[in-house]
Amino acid sequence: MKIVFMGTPDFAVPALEALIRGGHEVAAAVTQPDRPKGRGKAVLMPPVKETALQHGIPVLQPEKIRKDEAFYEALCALKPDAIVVAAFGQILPERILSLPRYGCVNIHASLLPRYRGAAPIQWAVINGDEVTGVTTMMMDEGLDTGDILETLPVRIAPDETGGSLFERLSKAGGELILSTLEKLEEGTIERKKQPSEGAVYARMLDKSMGQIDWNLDAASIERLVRGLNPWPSAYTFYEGKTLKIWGSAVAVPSKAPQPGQEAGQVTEVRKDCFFVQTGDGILEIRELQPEGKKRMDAGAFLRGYPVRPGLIFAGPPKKA
RNA sequence: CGCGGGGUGGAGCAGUCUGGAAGCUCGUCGGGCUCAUAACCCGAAGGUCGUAGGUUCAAAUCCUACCCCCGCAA
Repeated sequence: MKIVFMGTPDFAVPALEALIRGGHEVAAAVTQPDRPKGRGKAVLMPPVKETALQHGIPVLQPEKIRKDEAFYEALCALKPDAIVVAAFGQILPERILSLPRYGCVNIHASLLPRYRGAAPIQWAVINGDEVTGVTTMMMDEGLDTGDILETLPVRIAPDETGGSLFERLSKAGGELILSTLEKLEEGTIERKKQPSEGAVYARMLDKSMGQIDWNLDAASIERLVRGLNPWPSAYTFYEGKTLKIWGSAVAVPSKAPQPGQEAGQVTEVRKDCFFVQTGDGILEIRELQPEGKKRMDAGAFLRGYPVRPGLIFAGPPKKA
C-alpha cells in the first residue's frame, strides 16, 4: 500500500519501521518541526525524522497542519492509500482525514476507550492495571474516539515501568498496524464503535505530578515511581534539593504512622536501602538520584549522605 | 551564547573560600573471633585529585582553555 506516515517521538519509530519492513511504500513521513531541545539549545530532529532519513523517505514538517496549504497540496499529490498516524502531536483536519482511500488509521497505546489522550501508557502503570495494550482505529475528528479496528492486549508486569511498557507497546503497535492494513486492504476488517462505557481520559503528564505525597499509601507511591520512570520521574526533596526516586518497593503493605512518626519520615536505615513511612504502609527506597548527580542505588546514596531514622522528606524548599 | 550542580583509590562523599604530608563511610584482599554470619576485631593493597597550560619555593586547592556527567528550563 502507498502510505503516508505521521508520527513524532520514539513511540512511533517501530511502527514506521514495521511499515517499511512490511513492504509498504512509505511515500512520506510527516513529523513535528525540529525544535531546540536538550541542555544547550541544540536543535534536534524528532526520532521519526531520523528514522525516515535513514531509509531515504521524504520528510514533511508542517508547523500547523490545519492551515498549511502547501502541505495539503503536497499530501494530495502523493495520493496515499492510507495515512498511518502514531503519536503525531497535531490534530488532523477533516479534509485530510477523508483524503486517503482507506482513511486515516491511528495507533493508540491503550485498549480504547480506556486512556484516550496523551499519556495512556504511564497512566496504566500508575493506576495499577494488569492489562493494557494497543489499538488501531479509524480516526475521526474527536480525540481518540474513532471506530476500533483491532486490539492487541499486553500484560503489565509487576515491575513494569513507564519506559519498559512504552517500549513493549510501541513494538506491539508496529505489529498490529501491519495486520490492520492487510485486513483493510482485503476488506475483511470489522469496524467497532467505541463503547461509551469505560471511556477514561489519560491526562498529559507534567513534572509537578511527580512530587511524592507521602500521605498516600505505599502501594500508590510505588506505582507512581514506576509509572513516571523514566519521565517525568517521581521525586521528593532532600536538603532543599530535588531527590528523584527511581526504584522502590512496598515493604509493609499497611501500617499507619506510629505516634511520633509521620508520613515522609525515615523509619529504618539498612546497609543497602532505607524505609520511609507513608500515609499507609512503609516504602522501601532502592534507587534514587540527587539533583545534579547520577542515578544510584540506595546503598551508594547511604555511603555518602547522612540519612538517619527520623529524617523527614518534605516539600520543596521555602523561598526566602 | 538559556539557568545551575558536579568530575578526588572499585562505589558514594569530605577537603577547594583561608595553597603546604590524600581524608570519611563502604567495597576488595589477608589474618583473627565465632557453630556461623551480611556482625565484630586486626592488618594490607589500591588515587596521573577530568585534560592541557599558567602563577608559586609549594597547587586537589589560585588563573586560563578544553572534555565529560547531571538537574532545571524548553
